[in-house]
Amino acid sequence: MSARQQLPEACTTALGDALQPDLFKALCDPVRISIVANLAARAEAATVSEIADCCGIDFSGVSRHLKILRDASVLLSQRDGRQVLYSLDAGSLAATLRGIADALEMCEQQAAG
Amino acid sequence: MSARQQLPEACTTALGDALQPDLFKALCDPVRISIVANLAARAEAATVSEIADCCGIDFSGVSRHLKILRDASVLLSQRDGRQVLYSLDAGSLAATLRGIADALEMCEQQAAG
DNA sequence: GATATACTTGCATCCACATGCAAATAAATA
DNA sequence: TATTTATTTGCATGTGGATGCAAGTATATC
Repeated sequence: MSARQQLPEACTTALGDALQPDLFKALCDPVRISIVANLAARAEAATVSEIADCCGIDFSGVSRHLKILRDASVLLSQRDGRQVLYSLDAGSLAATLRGIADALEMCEQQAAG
Repeated sequence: MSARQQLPEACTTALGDALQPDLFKALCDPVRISIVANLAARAEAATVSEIADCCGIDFSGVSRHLKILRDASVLLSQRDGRQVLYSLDAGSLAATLRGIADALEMCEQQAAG
């Protein structure tokens, strides 16, 4: 079996690793999108209550959204006394998205070549 | 009002434009993820029936998934006689993802600076 | 220790969506 | 035109997820 024949499979597995469903699930809700955009515009981390002010839903729901985003490695959290500070890991998310873009184009080239 | 003060708003709007909910909604389903990965591994477009063979669900459901992905500009479709050929617009999707990554890092820099 | 503040979690409800089956549409062929 | 093939769409069902309220947990202050 030549390396050439293995390329398609290597491609799909690379894409399969890159296309993590949890990431897209985390980003497919409009409230979570607005949370990400809001945190991206801040220089510092924000508390749950601060973030909830911009969402229009109960803060308990915001807390759940923040957990989903944190579990998907989109946000970082850190307890500070009574409050919990959430911040956007912009660099990590950007790198993940670029990794998907790279995998897509790698597949395209391998499939065509 | 200085340009410096407008930066945060410009940032959020740039991100708001980049973070299209429809794109993430389209990619948050595991069947649609597998469709994208499958099409990425092919050199040519595929019919609905061909794609359905890899999904494990009824072809009518696959047809709906393909429509969702096409509406989100992830796939291109073209009728060829009785069949409809779907193909992945890998370059476009990669560019969109890189655009989000760029907007994220631009926001981060503006918020910090 | 008691109280207040900040957040998380349990519970019930509601809505969006994925799915399968069947019918409808589009297009080629007999 | 009738029939077959390929895809789409209508309909009903089931499931997952978002939401609000209330209760529970964690931390600080009195």
